[in-house]
Amino acid sequence: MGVCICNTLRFVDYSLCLNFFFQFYVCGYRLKPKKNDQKRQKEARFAFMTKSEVDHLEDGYRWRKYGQKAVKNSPYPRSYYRCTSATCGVKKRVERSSDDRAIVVTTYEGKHTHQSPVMPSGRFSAIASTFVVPKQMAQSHYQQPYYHNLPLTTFFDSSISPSPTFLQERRLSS
DNA sequence: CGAGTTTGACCTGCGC
DNA sequence: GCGCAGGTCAAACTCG
Ligand SMILES: [Zn+2]
Repeated sequence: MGVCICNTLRFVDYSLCLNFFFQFYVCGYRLKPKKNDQKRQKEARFAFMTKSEVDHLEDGYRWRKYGQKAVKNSPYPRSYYRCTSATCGVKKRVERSSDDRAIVVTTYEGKHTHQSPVMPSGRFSAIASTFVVPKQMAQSHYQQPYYHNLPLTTFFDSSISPSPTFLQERRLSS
């Protein structure tokens, strides 16, 4: 399981980590469709686990909720969202983990056909461009702090399996 | 009124 | 076929 640790969990941190894993999973090599698996030509998807008390995490895109279902063996429901952009059919679902109520699992499905409405300008884009370095992503067991000019320290372990990636919030005592 | 949410009904694949 | 579980639709509703 890949691990990404943030000291604080603000919008920038969350969307950066998200962007990062999006690049890794959806734009990266993981997307090799098998030959006789044409039935499973589903959209690329990846999961993201976040330790958070809030259910709805800001990720830079706008979402319209289109459903909610109870999850089997879990006291918490799962919510279904679609990207509000007309031409973009990206979906995500959000649910709280049944074992650990502190953790929110977000699963993204598909590729945005457009830029994030809040990312493209200002300091965010500058940060994002340093953050996304595909070559280094491909390395295994990248143990060094990946980026630490921000008030956060982001590690990752790229022995990432299809299992959810774990983004953990760790508050600074300040 | 527009944009987004709520919520029960509906659909579909799968195992029995 | 039946029932369940996951996923989606859409009418009603809320709120600015
Ligand atoms: Zn989109």
